[in-house]
Amino acid sequence: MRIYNTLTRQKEEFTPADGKTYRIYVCGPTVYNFMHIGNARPLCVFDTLRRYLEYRGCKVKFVQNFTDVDDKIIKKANEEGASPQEIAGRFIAEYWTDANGMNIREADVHPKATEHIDDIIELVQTLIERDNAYEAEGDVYFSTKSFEEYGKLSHQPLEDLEAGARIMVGEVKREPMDFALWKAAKPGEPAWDSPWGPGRPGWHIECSAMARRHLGQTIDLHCGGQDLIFPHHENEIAQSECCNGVPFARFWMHNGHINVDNVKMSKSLGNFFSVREVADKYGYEPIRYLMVASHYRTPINYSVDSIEQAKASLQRLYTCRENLAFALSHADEIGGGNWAAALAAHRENFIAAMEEDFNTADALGCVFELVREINTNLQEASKADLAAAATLFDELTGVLGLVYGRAAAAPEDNPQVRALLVERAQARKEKNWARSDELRTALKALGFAVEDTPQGQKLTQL
RNA sequence: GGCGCCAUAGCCAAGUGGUAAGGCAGAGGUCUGCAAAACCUUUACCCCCAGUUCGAGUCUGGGUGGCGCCUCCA
Repeated sequence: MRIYNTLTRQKEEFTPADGKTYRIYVCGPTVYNFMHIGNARPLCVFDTLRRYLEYRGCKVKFVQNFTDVDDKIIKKANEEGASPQEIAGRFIAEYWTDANGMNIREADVHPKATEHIDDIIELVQTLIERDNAYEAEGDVYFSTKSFEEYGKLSHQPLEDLEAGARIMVGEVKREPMDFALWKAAKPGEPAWDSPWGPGRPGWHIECSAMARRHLGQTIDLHCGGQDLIFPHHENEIAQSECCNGVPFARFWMHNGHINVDNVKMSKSLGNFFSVREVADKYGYEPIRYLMVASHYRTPINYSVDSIEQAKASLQRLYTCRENLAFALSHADEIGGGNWAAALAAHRENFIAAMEEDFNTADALGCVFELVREINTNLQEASKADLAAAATLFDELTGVLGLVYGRAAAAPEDNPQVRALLVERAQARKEKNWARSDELRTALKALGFAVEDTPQGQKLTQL
């Protein structure tokens, strides 16, 4: 497939360096609070990328970290009178609730910063030995001037970046753009022993250390939100390449932001919606739908309207799948398979869309074209054709990670429901419409919608 | 100031120079005892002005409006 590489600003053919396994690192959350739907975008986008690569038969090693030591975690811990570890542990658990809700698969590895302190110290030490970093009063800073290529990801020369930079009061770094690799511990902060005294890692160095530990010195793809391009990813490149002497990541993908009223959603602006609050109201799946329904690099303007539309659109997919299952259970064995070619065309369209810079929006359109194809031919199709259609439907929606939110209930197992259905069938046979409608109301009270089809009554959980 | 991005129907959203995908909402119709679902029909001077081209939503230049990064941020 071709993807837009932030490093080269071009679409390039995306292949793994070793020809076998795609080694992918995604910047994960700093666990100090519930995630908002802006945080959810890279989760959904890159989970879908991984699903697609695997769908195409590729091997993927997928790593996503947790930043579990950080200023914000410490601050939150102090506010709540808890330890930073307690805060991190709590919000990692909350992360999983939301991630599972959005059908995000577990990565192959979820490394935590606090479990890689030795790796981090080793990396910092190497950088000092190579004159890429220096110690100052217990802090260690990376010297941006020591890396000629600094700025190559954000395509900004160092001088231009420096123009806007400023040194905060109390900082002891030499140049404005130098950044902390190691921070000396202040009283009451979590700290680890190091050659420079007790302290904790800077944010950027964690990812360099964890990526190297789990994926090697050169990874195939590094991804995250566009706001990480500078300084986070730029700094990762500087650290890793100075330390390892080889390119850090071959490809960089960055997802666009979620906006509210056209302005970037962020915790500092306070204009955010948490995944939890949206899910409580609309369910998790519409959130994922929203992420997949736009191209990953374009901004999404979040609104109540957009999430409601997502939910309504999803309903069309559910209905199609349920009608397919119903038709399948009532179809007879006879009939030949002459639907295969038409179905295969939908699969090809879907793949073509995904191959071109991971166009999930276009691919979703292909799924809806398949839906129409299915709906149109549902009544006449043979059992074999219906089965093939169901397989394709599950295949394509599965790649997008959609149509998971509705549990396959077995209402016929409920004796009360079954009795009502039997009675209603009899009433309908006698054309006793009043009784039929009464029973439909009774079923509705139990949480089921009943529809009448040429094949008989069709039950749907509400 | 530096580096970028965006502008397509009432709403959301694709679109690799060659008759404008798809979804939501709306209107009309078919089917149905009713309902639901489905299907059919219907809805776009592609922000403006020039230019290149046989042909431009798509390329170039200039506007207008909106946004992002350069400070923690997905």
